[in-house]
Amino acid sequence: MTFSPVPDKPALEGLESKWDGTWSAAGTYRFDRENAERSRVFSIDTPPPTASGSLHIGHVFSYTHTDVMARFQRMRGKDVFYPLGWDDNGLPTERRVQNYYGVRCDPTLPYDPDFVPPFSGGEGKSVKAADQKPISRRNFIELCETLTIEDEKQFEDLYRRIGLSVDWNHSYRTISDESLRTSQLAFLRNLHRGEAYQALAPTLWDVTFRTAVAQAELEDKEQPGAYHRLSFHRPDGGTIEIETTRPELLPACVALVAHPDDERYREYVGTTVTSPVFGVEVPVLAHHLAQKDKGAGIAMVCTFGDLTDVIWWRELDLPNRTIIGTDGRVLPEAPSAITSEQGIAAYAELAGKTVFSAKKQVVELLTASGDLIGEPKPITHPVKFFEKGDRPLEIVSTRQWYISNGAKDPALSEALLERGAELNWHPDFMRVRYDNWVGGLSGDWLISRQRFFGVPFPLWYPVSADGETDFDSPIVPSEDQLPVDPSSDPAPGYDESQRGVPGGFVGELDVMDTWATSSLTPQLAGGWERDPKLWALTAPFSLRPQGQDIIRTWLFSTVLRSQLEDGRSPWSDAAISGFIVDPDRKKMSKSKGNVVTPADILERHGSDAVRYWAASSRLGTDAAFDPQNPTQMKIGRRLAIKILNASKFILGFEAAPDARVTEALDISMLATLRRIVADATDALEAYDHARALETTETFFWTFCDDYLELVKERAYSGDTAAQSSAVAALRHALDVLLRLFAPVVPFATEEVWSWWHEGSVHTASWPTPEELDAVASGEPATLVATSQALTRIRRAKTDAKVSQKTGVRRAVITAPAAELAALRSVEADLRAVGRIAEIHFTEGEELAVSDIVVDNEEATA
RNA sequence: GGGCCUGUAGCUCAGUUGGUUAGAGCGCCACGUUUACACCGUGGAUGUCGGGGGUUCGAGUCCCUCCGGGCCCA
Repeated sequence: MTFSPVPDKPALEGLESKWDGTWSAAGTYRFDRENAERSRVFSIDTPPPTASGSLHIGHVFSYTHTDVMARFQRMRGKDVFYPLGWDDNGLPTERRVQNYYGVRCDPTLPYDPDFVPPFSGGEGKSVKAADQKPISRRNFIELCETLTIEDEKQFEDLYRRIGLSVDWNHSYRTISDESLRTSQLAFLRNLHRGEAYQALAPTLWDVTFRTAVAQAELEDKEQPGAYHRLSFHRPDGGTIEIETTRPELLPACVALVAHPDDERYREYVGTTVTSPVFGVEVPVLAHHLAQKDKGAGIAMVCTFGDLTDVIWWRELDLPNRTIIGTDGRVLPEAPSAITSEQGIAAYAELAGKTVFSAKKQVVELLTASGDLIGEPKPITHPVKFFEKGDRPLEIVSTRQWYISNGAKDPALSEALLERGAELNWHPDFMRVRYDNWVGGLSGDWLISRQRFFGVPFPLWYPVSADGETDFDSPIVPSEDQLPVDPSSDPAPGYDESQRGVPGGFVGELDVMDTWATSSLTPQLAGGWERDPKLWALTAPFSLRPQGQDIIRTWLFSTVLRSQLEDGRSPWSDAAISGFIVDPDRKKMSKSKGNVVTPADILERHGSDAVRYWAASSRLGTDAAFDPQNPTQMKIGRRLAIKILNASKFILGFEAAPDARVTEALDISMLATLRRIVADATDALEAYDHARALETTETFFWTFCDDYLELVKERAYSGDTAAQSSAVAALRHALDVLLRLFAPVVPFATEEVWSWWHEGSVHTASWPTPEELDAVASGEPATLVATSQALTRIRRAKTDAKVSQKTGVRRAVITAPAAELAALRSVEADLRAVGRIAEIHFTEGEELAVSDIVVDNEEATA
C-alpha cells in the first residue's frame, strides 16, 4: 500500500487542477445508476446557468451551497444524482448569436443544410438589423448550439475549479433536440388535458421586442408623465372634465367610470357623453376600482391604457376600439365608432404615428378645439415595463397560447398551495413568497412569444379552400414525431407544397416562453419519457436549490408543470440562497456595474477559501462581498492552510499499530469531538451548512491551539502507552475532522486524505457519534478545564513579558472540586505545555492559576 | 398601500423553548521567531443589542409602536 508522500511544505496552489483531474478520471461523482436504489437516491434539480451570460461571483455562491449538501449526502451513503444543465434558450443567447454571426432568425424560411454564416466573431459591435442575414429557425438554433458550446466550456471550467461534485455525464442543454422534444411533449399533454388553450385577448406587449410578455416578467418603473385635463360634452351642453396621462388614447375611449360612492358624478352615471375632437358617444359608468382621489376622480376607459382598463373593459362589457398596433404605432384604420367628418380627419393625422407623436398631436387638436383645460400637470407614476425592455408596455389584442395556472381555477390554485405546503423550504419563511404569488395571480400563464428563437409550438393550422386560416382547429403531431419545427416540417397528413396555400396548412410561428422549458428541468435532467428507469430513480427530486428572486418564475412554474403532469410536487426540499450584495448592500448586477468576476478571485484566494466564504452564509441570507477586503476568503484560506499544516504535523508522529486511547485528556478531546459530529450532522440535516461549518471550525482551532499544544510533548515522548494514546487520539480526530470539513474544503481535505488513506475522502463515510463511542467515553469538561488552565498559564507568561517556552518553577492551580479532579488527571500534560516543574492543586471557588514563579524572573498572576 | 426579511463591538455575523456577567472571527493594541504553520503563535481592550412603551421574578429573545435598510407584490 503506498500513499502520496507528505510534502515538506504543503501548499494550496495547484490542488484544484490536480484533484479535479483525479476525480474525473476516477469517476468519483458518477451517478451509479446500475447500483442505485430509489430509497437511497438524493437527486438535485440544479439551476441551469445562462451560458451566454457573464460569469459573476454569485455563480459560485449558491452553487457552493448546493455542492456542500451534495457532498454531505454522498458521504452519508446516498446515491447522489447531481447533473448540471445549460440554459441556452432565451433572449441573451439570441442576441449574442445575431451579433456574433451577423444573422437573424426568420422562421418563414426553409432550412439550409449547407448554410455558412456571413461572419464569425462579430463580438461586441452589433451588426445593423438591416444587414443581418435572415436564416431559418433550424439554422439559427444550430448556430446557437455551436456558439454556446464555447460559453458552456468556460462555465464548466469555473465549476470544476470551485470543485462542484457534479456528474458531468448528465448535462443537458435547453436548446437540444431532446429538450425541444420534452418541452413539446409536455405542452401536447397540457393541450390534450385542456390545460393549454389559445385566446384572443388583451395582451401586455413589448413594442421593442414585438412580443407578448407574461405577468412574471413585469417590472414597475417610475416614469415622468403629465395629467391632461380635458372635457367631455354632455347632451345638455355642459361638460365633464377628466384627467388622463394618455390623451393619445382618446380615440380608443369606450367609457368614463366613477366610483359608485362618488357623489360628484352619481347623477351622470347611466347617461352618455361625447368625446372631444373625435365625437364618439360613450357611457358614464360606475365601478369600485375608480379612485375618487386620483386625477379628477372620474377616469376615461380606453382599449387599452393599462390593466385597469382591461378589467373595466371585461367587467363592464365594453367594446374594443384598439388603436395601437404591435409595432407601437397608431393603426391606419380608425375604430368604426368614429364617424364624424372631424373625427375621421383627426384620426387620419394620428395614423402611423408613434405613441409619443400621437400624444403631441392629440394635445394640439384638443388645444385647438378648446377642450384641453389649463396646462398639463407633470407627475411621476409607476408604468409597466418588460423587465428586459426599455419602452413602456402597450396592451394590444392578439391571439396567444396560455397554460392554466390556477388564476381562474380555484381547485388548481388550492392544489398548488398544497404542493407548496408539502415542500420543505429552507429557510421556511420563503414559503410565504410562493403562497403570495399563487394567491395573487390575476391571469393564466401566457406562454407564446412572438420571438423566433426558442422552442416552437408543435402546431399547424389548416387553411380553408377560400384561404382563411382556421386557428380553432390546430393540427398536432403524434408524440413519436417530436420534436417538430412547424415552420420547416409539413403538418402531418400534408405535403410541404401545401404550406400557405388554400386547402393546405400554415405552421405556428410563435415559440414558447423560456420558462415553459425551464419549468421542466427535473424532466430534462431525469429523463422523463426518454429514460423511464432513470426517471423512476430520480423523480420526484430531493432538492431544488435556487435564488430567492425567481421563486415566482422558476420555482412556481416547475411546481405547476409537475402538478399538471404528475399531481405531485417536483421535489421534497427547496433551498433558497440569498444573493451577493456590495459593501453598500446593493444587489450585484450588471446594470449597476458592481459585478465581480470570479476568475481572479479564485486565482488569488484559492477555491477552498472562496467556498468557505460561500458556505459561511446561511441559506436565504444575502452576503456582503467587498472585493477590496475579502475577509471571509482570507479566513477560509487560513483554515485550509491550517488543515494542511496540522495534518502534516500529526502524521509525522510515530504511531504504534496497536495504540489505544488511554489518557484522560485524549478521551475528553474525543468526547468533545463526538458532540461536534452530532451537532454538525444535525445542522446539515437541517440545511444549515453555516452552522455545521462554524461548529467544526471552532472545535478545530481549539484542537490545534490547545489540545495539540498540550499533547505535543507527550506525542514526542518515545515508546510509551501515553505516547501511543496521544498519537492514536490525534489520528482519530484528524480522520473525523477531515471528513467533517470535506464538503466545504474539498481540495485541502482530499490532499491530506491522500497522504494516509486509499480512495477519496469524498466517498468516505460521514462521521457518526457512534464510531467514536469506543474511544470517547470521557467528559468534554476535562478539555474545557484544561484549556482554561492553559490560557491562565499563558496569560501569566504574557504579563511577565516572557516567551511561552520560558520555564516555570512552580504554579498553584485553584479550582472547584470537580474541575480540580479533572485537572489533576492531566497534570503531566499541563506541566509539559507550560514547562512547569511543580504544580500545586488547591480547592477554591473559581479556576485560577497563581503564584507562578518563572525561571530567572519573578511574576505573579 | 400590502407582504416578507433585516437592524447586536469599528467591520462581517452567531445568539436555540425568555434564564448567570451578550459571543466569534476580522480589524486594533501589547507580547512572543516554542522541534506543523510568519499565509504563525499568545494575551488584551472593545456594546444605550435601532428608539420608545408593554408583558414577566427576569427581555437581545415575546407583544405594541415609531425610525432606518433590503427584496417582492400592488
